[in-house]
Amino acid sequence: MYSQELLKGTLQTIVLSLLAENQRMYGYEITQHVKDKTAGEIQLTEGALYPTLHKLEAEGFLTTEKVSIGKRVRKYYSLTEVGNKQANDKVNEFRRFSETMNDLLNSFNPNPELQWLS
Amino acid sequence: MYSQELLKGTLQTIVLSLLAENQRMYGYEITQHVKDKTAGEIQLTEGALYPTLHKLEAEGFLTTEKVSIGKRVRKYYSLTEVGNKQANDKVNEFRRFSETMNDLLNSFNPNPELQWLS
DNA sequence: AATGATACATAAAACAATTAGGTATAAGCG
DNA sequence: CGCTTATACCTAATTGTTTTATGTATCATT
Repeated sequence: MYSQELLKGTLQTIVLSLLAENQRMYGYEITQHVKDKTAGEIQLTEGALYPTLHKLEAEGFLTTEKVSIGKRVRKYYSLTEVGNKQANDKVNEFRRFSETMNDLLNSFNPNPELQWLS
Repeated sequence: MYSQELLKGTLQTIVLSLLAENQRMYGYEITQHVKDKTAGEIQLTEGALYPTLHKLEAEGFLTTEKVSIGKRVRKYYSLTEVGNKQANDKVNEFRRFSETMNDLLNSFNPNPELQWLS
């Protein structure tokens, strides 16, 4: 697990990119997906996730549909057209950002695993 | 300029890594250094920087010395031994984090610039 | 019957960063 | 000389996100 502070500001990006990949997901599924794909290194808390989903919906990036599973109601989220564009923008921005940061940090103690590049 | 939200949680890492690289820097110098090295893409605000420097000092990661430049007083910050270790830890953590994030985001719309890798 | 997993949600508190302000010296320019 | 920009420090109020804590309820397993 990373110190959670690094995660700040990346939650929307994560959610949008997963939805771009999977078309339709529900909240709990998103948390599990992230946990699995990152070997538990990133764990979304529900207290952060649900408000974010609601916000993205209110902003027009997501739409919802409720599906009954037995007596439970699952709430599926999908990207709108604008949301799809937003997903692209956010993912690209993160990539650019992480490159910039890594350049900045590489001046000091270059990553041993990248030594062979130079 | 990136949307500032991505910067959240990285400020300490940036400050610590620059000090590991330069031995001795003052606040204003740090802001300029970051701005120059990132072509203006990352700009630290003073309202965020100074409290962070004070906090890192209070936590024992930094020491200060005041130097008079004419009538002005510059406050130089240096890493303590613990601070040096912390710099390493923080930088490594960021690197691991950005790798994890990029893996997570790469499932969707893999970065065209990395296509040749696969 | 109890526990853990699934599945949604909100509200109070904590925390970091932005915004906006304050002080002061030094340098450059018309 | 006066104005503006750059240098250089700082803090306080507000904003915004996340954590922590809590609540509800179904379903599966032991």
